[in-house]
Amino acid sequence: MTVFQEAVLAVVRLVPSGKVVSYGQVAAYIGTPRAARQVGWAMRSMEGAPDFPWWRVLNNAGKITIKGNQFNSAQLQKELLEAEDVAVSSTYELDMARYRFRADAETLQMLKLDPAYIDHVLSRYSIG
DNA sequence: CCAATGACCGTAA
DNA sequence: GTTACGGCCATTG
Repeated sequence: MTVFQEAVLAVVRLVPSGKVVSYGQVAAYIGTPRAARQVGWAMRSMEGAPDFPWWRVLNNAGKITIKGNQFNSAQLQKELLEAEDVAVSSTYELDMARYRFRADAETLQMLKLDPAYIDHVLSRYSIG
């Protein structure tokens, strides 16, 4: 378990039931806003981690783009989201404006991020 | 050290 | 709405 993986784990665990985040968003909350792909990599390597709601993470367009393996699949992710009252279409898409999780300033400060950077992140994933 | 890979993102036309 | 392209950065061979 690397530092990066633990950071991903910590952020994903902040997402409450019924809410979702994008890979880029998770990367931004970690402090490496351009490392969206690594988030996907990290999750793939943590398929069995406890208390790890991996299904609440999808791409910025609100689409499930998981490749799928013996443990996880797009179909399973869809079912897990629907179990939390998140509407997912047959094409594995959902309304990000409605379901996106937004960390508040306090949460971001808890992650030990630079104040100026937090400002930037908040403006990027703010309401509206 | 260098090259390749990838559950992605943002911009541009 | 679409496709194309460059960039991103951790990990692996």
